[in-house]
This record gives sequence, C-alpha cells and structure tokens, in this order.
Amino acid sequence: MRIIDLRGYDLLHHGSLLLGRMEMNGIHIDVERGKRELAAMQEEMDECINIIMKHPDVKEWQHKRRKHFNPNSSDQVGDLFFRFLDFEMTKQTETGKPSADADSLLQTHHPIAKLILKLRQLKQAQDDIKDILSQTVGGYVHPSFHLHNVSTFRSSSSNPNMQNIPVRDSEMARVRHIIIPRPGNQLLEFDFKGIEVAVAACYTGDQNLIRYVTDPKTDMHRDVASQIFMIPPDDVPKPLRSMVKGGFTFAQFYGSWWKPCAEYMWKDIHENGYSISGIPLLSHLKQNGIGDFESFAEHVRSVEADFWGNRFCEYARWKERIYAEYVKNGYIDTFTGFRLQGYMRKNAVTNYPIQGSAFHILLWTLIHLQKAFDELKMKSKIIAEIHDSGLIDVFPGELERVVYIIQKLGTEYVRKVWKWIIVPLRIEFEVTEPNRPWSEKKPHR
DNA sequence: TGTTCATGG
DNA sequence: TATCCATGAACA
Repeated sequence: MRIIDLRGYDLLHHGSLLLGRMEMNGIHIDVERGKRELAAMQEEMDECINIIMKHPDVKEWQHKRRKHFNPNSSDQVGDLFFRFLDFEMTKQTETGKPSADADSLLQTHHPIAKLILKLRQLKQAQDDIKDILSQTVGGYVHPSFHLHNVSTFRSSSSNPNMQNIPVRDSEMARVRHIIIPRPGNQLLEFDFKGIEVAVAACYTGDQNLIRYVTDPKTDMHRDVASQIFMIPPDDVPKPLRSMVKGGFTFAQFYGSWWKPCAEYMWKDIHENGYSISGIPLLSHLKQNGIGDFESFAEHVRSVEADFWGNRFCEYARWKERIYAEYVKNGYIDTFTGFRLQGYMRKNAVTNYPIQGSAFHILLWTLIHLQKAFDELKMKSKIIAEIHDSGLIDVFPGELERVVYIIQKLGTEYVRKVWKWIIVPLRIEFEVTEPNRPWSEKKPHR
C-alpha cells in the first residue's frame, strides 16, 4: 500500500496534523458518573452471577465436570449448553467447537442463557468505562487516532478506541453517559448518510445505483425486499426492509452470495415473524409456492442473478474490470491518490477503494472544518471521528455556524475539489443540550 | 499466543 | 461462489 501522488500525500499530511490536534484537544469525561456507573453495573452483574450459579443445571455441570463454572468462558458455556445439556448445535466455531455467541445461546431458550448474555454486556460496558477512566487525566481523555494501520487507508483509534463505543444496545450505551462536552458546551455529531453506497456509485458508474442515491423518492432496500418477499414496494414493513438491507443487499455488495444470504434471511423470518398487511410472512410465501428452505434458497438465487445481471449490471462489470486490473498490474489506484497493492482477495479488491475513499470525504471535510475554526477564531473543537462521522465540542453560540460550515464543506465544496464525486452527499446532525452526555444526542432540525 | 466474542463503521 | 475494515478483553 502506498501513496501515489500529491492528493494522497496531502490527505495524509494534513490528516495527520488534524488527528494530532484532535488528540490534543481530548474529550471531557464525567468521572464521577463513571464511578457511579461502574458500581451500579457491578451490583447488576453480581445479581446475574448469583442466579446463574444457583441454577440446578449449572450445579450438576460443576459436579459432573469437577470444575467451578465460569460464565465468562465461552468454552465452558458452549460445553454446558451443547454437550452437557444437549441443545441442538446450530453453529460451530472455526475450530469445530460449539459456538457460544449470542445467537446460539438465545436459540436454546434456556432461562440462564439470557442472564449469561446480560452478564457479557454488563462486563463489556464496565470494561469500556474502566478503560476510559484509567486513561483520563484532569477530566480529559486523549484517544489516539491513526492513519497508518488500515489497509484501505481508513483511520483507526485506540487507547481508548473511540470508534467502537456501543450505541445500539440500551444497557451498553450507558458508556456514552460519561462522555460530556466541555463546561457550557454542546456535543454535535454529524454523519454522512450512506456514504459507502454513494462512493460505490462513483467508482462503478452504475446508472441504477446512481439513481438510487440521487433521487430521494427511490429506495433500494425497499425495492430489493419487495422482490425477495414478493410484496408490493409500499407494503414492505420497515423491520423487514432493514433486515434485507443487512442480510442481502449489503452482504451482496461486500461479496456474499445467495446461499448464506438465504440461510440468514430464512432463519430471521422464522424468529421475527413479520406480517404483510395482516398476513404472516410465512403464509404469504407459502401462497407463492415457497414452503421450505430449498424453494426459498432457489428463489433468492434467482433474485441474486437479477441483482447482478440486471439491477446493478454495471456494478457487476466494474467488479470484474477492477479485479482483472489488479491481477494484471498487481495494484489498483483510488480516486483519492493511493495505490493499493500486495495480496488481496477478490472481495477485498472490490471493496477497499470504496471504503477508503468514503472515509477520505470525511477526512477532507474535517481538515477544512479545522481550518475554518482557526481562520474564524472559533472556539469549538473537533474531538473524535468515526469513519463517516465527526464529533464536535461546540462552544456556546457557535452551533448554527458550525452546522452551516460542515454542510457547505461536506456536501458542496468537496464536490468542487473532487470531481469524481458524481452523486449528491447528505449529512445529518445530532446534538445534545449544554452539559449533557453523548447518550442524549437528538436530531438537529 | 491463538481463538472467541463483543463493539463500531 | 469466503460478508469489507478495525480494537479490546478473557480464556486456555
């Protein structure tokens, strides 16, 4: 992997300076609240452990195995459920042992499965908070951000990693309670919507993909869901759309194929029982001749053939073209000035330039945002960056101005500089009240 | 140290 | 016909 020209050099040079500046700024931490959360989590964990250890199945396991049960050991948990209690093993680890991940455990419907998972969540949240507190000095933590670790020329973060702090799970999102703005300030988060898909449209020039990311009246995930489940586009329920988004469309973009996609979706629709205008999805499928996994998989196979053969045929051709280029030359070049070389699998070749360049749009925006802050003598500070989003500690009275500048830079100016961005970009903003934690961010406008 | 599981994009 | 890229912790 190397830089091929001044565009790439410039990004790394100014990008490094920016990330260094961010690192020096640091993030304000509510240390007292952190300590309270740790204590509260410990109590909840003790409660879980108590119930787990009292369960007759665990006691019997300890007796027969002549060992103290450790609920943090996935080896032991897997052994308990899938060997000792003989639940059906639906998933193996790479080395052939029964998997003890969240999915596998939930499928047992055993009363302590949920407790073990809750314990895992609490433990990780507690570890995250401990990790942050241990590296906080004078109320501020200074995470590292790097540009030299990732094969795609994305960034990474460590000590502590600010790029994988939980946000979806309500228990774990408690970690965000301790991340607060400077006194009197607000936290502003902005993120590029669907930027990887937008960048994929730029690289591939696929007319249908370009239309989907350009025309807000269209909806790719809804249309694909409509095709897979044979229902009118307007009848696609939101949760089903979102399942298809991750389980089929993105999986396909990343290089998956019909069989694993079909397995994932088939399992999901059995667990989550969607209904289409009052009719259970499974009955609806049966009415359309799909009554078992084999017929569903066969159908998904045909949807996949249409996906790459018709819907996104230019994307498919680009994938072949770029891979052939890599095989011939031993490298591929990105729009942002980098040469990707060395051993890459086919799926990597078709994904790296997209992933890297999507991040570079954010990086460019942040570099110029910092420049604006300096030139206008503004007091807001950039404090973190998460691949397609930025986190700003906003000084009182500067909020609207900061939002305006980000909007201008990230959706207009970047397109004047990088003509390869041939589709519109969209940014959404979320903000907290003054002095309130990151967990309380609300949509802005 | 390799494996597994967790989180984020 | 391998779902892309990371970091961190615990266990064995």
